[in-house]
Amino acid sequence: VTSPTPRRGRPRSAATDRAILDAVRAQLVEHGYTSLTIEGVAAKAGVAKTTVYRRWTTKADLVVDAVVDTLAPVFAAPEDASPEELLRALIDALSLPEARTAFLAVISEAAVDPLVAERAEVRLIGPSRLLVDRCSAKVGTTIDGDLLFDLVAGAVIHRVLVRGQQGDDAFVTGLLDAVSPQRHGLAEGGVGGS
Amino acid sequence: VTSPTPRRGRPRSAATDRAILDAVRAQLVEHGYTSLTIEGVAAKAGVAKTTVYRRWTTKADLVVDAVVDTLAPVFAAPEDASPEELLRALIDALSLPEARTAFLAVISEAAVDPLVAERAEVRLIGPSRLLVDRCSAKVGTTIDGDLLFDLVAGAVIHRVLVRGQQGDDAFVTGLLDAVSPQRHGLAEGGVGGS
Amino acid sequence: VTSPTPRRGRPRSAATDRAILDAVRAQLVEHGYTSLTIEGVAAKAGVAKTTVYRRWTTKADLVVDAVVDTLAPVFAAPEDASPEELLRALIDALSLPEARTAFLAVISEAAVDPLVAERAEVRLIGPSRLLVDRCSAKVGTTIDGDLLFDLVAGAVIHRVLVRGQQGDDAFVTGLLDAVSPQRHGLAEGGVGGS
Amino acid sequence: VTSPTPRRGRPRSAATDRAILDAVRAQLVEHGYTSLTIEGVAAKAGVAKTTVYRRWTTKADLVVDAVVDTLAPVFAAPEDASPEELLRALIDALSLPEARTAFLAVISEAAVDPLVAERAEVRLIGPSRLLVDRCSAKVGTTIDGDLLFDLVAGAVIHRVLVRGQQGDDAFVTGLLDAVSPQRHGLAEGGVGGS
DNA sequence: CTATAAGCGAGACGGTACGTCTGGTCTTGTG
DNA sequence: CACAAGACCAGACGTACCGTCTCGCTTATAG
Repeated sequence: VTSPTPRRGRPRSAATDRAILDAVRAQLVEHGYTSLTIEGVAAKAGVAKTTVYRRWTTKADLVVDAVVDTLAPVFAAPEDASPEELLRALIDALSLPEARTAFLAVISEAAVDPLVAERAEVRLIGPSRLLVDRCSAKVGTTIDGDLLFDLVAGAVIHRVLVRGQQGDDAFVTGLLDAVSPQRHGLAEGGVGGS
Repeated sequence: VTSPTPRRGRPRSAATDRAILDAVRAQLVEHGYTSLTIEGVAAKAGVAKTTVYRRWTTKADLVVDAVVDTLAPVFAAPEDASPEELLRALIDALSLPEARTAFLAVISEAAVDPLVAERAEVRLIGPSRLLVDRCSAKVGTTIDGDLLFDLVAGAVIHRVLVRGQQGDDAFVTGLLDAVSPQRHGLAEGGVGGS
Repeated sequence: VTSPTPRRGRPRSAATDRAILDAVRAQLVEHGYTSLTIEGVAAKAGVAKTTVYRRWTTKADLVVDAVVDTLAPVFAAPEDASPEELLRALIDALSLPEARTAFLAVISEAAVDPLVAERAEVRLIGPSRLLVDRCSAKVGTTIDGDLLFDLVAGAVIHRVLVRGQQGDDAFVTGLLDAVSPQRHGLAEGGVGGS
Repeated sequence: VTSPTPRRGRPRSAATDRAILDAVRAQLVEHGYTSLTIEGVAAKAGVAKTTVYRRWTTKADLVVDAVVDTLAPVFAAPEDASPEELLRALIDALSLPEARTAFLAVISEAAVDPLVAERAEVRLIGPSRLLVDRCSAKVGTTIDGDLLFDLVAGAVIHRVLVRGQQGDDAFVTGLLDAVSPQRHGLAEGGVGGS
């Protein structure tokens, strides 16, 4: 299918796109969200400020895209992944150094700017929910979906982002165990699950 | 106990302190953390910039204090509070409009600035943990303390701050139920009784 | 005479030339030299920036051409014109609204940029000098040519451009009278006028 | 007399004023009016941009002040100066290298911006007129004051600024001679011309 | 009729400067 | 000393133009 708009003028460079997003991630890791500067990003990317502003209107927009760019493949867990694998994917995504500051900062902005809120919802919260939903389907928990999302994603965020601790295997197992229906009944009554 | 150093010269005005912190909260609600400006705070408080800088060195510091200032009484749940009440206290604390942006933004900063991290740990994370610990003691859960903290605080943060949803009674009940040892035992054995 | 090189490819549009120069004059009158932008000219002329740059390398160049374009016919006084008519031609040329800012600005630039100086000399100063010389030949003044040029052109420029006043008939008569040899002799000896 | 307003806050530094105006003059000579940059001036003066903007709102304003600053002493010819000395003062004032671009550029701007026009009138045109008037009073010319102003100031401007030529003694003598009442009386008396 | 060459509009691009806003610091005076 | 006021250096903001560069398309002449 051909592009509906023949697009006049010189086309935008894909290489430039990449350079900018890379620079954003570097600056995020190095300086954090607050101290991240469009000027600095442009400089690091070897690009004019205008070129950045031509593509993104807001620092938040830019950061969301930069983070999603690396998160996306991590979110894309294989079809037949086990609950452990799915949870691990989520943890790995949020454990990326650039995600650390970025994620919380963006959410913080979202509390005040509805445009950021929408973008965050679509590109960050949504995919996370998908992962958790796939996970819960496999586990077969009795807990309500919404609450489950808060429990699982919340635990991960709290552990990894808020407390800055590692989400190791023990954490994964414990978390899954905590939301599994067979949790104690099983262990005590020996009935056994699936 | 009197201050060991009688501190010569004109004493700092307590009214000024209050005016500044009030201004910070107002700006937080109105503009969010990123757009909050010391300059703006000073103006709104009817105070010189110097006066603000004399007391707080960092925007993060200032915000933490402003938020803790309103959070503290909420955190101080009565000795004999029930788990529900304790959880509600935590939710209410984080549901304050000024806490919305502030909390996440500060944590985001903490990821990059160790001084902020420490202050956040002492004044925000710590008290939260206390609440959750008191809560778990009453519930008598079998879940490991660390994980429990992530589960409970995480769920609340995710629900209230990340998703911006209400933490109503159903949520409180569901959450407590999810981490209670009797959860399924109950359902299976029919013994029940909270 | 045809161009020696028949120049292949699509020829430049004369209409485009006109549109650009018209736009330049309009912008000059409206915004002055300093605030005139190539971007704005191109926009007003409904032309791509490239098209302007293909013809003129410098803002000064462009402006000189635009002004000369309207000045030329005014400079071209008939062979047998009287001194009054010649002077009037000069005044009329410089009184054109677009000449107001342009002339002085270009001269100001010339003080610093030799290329502009040359162009100004050839296309602005030179023709003026011609007019004044023709004028003095008819009047038969005894004043040195160089000084006369400064006196006459200077007076016109000062009156019209610097002070922004009208160069009316009284001014023309007075000026001619001041540089005429018979000036006072006349008045005293009663010999008679022009 | 003490300042009526006790002026609170830190007072402006006079040294900074001087540094800025010096920088302006340097930039004028080096780059001309058009290429003069507030950013560049601030840099050369070793001063923050804000500090410049706090004192002058417009590039034209700044340049007028910078030029007047050096012109003023030149304009202040002694009470008992001869016409030659007065004229020389005017020529010297306009011959200052920084005056070259600045004067014409400011007048060019004045054609479009009334605020600049007023400032130019008060601080540049006015003082010049004074000089010429004092001159004509001594010479006792019969030429109308307005025309005389155009003739004398115009000739100087044309010679020095427009044509960029030196205003030497011969020029001064010739100019004075041309506007003196005795000019041709002499010539008629049989003495002969220059 | 096709090839070649330039003109042309559109818009991306690296830059520079704009004029403004804040961050922190400092220097005044007054209380 | 605290405090208000405001100057000051520093530097990022988002915008406007600069002059250059691709694009795709049009319009001419040359073979």
